Amino acid sequence: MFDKEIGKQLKAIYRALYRAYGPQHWWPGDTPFEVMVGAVLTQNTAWANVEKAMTNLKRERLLTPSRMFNTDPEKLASLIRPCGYFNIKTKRLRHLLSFIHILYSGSLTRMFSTDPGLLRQQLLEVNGIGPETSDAILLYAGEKPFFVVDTYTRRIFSRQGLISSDADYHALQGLFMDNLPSDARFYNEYHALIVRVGKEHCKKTRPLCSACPIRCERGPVSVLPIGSSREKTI
DNA sequence: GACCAGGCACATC
DNA sequence: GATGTGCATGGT
Repeated sequence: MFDKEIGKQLKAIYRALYRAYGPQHWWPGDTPFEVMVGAVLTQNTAWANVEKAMTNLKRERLLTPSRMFNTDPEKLASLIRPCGYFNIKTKRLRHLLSFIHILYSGSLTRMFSTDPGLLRQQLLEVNGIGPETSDAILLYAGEKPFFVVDTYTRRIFSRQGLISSDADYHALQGLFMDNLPSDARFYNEYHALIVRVGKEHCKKTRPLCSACPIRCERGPVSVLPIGSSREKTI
């Protein structure tokens, strides 16, 4: 539900992250299809390992829907091996590819011309595409305004006291989408910044992060202005 | 050697 | 509906 104060806090956190890190230029990928493949391969996996798999796929020139769809599954699995879960991810990629071919004749342009809410429902019906992967595809491949929620988002914003640590995906997504303007470029940058600060400061078992620009251990939205030692609450 | 990383589906209770 | 488990490689 819309809450002006929560909106202000979310914007203050965004500003603090952007001041600290600047633009993140997400998603790392040259084409919408590459972004979609990356979204599946990164499931519960460090991005560095996904890059190794993507390098293999590029070398074999398989980063188009039709070429990947026509590739022997065993070959595909061997190429994506470095990113882990390679058997299950091969199946998930093939489910996604079947979906694209059957419903959209293999055309991502056609796919992303569909009503975004409907497309989201369709993607969620694809086996292996859950809410985060679906929203990552919509936002980063399709430039549709869906906020992407991941483990860092839950960890950081529950530590900030803005949401319960056991809130479900849609409650977390609503925190952002109900209280911030619906803007794909803004959501893009915000999520990328969350991952950036998450990787650097918000480890699973880390309660101490004094250098973190949003300093979750201090509670809700207390940020330091750049170049000042004086604390300012926004 | 343990722990973790930009999830998801499925089994079981 | 809530909780537990399998999937797997590579970096720290």
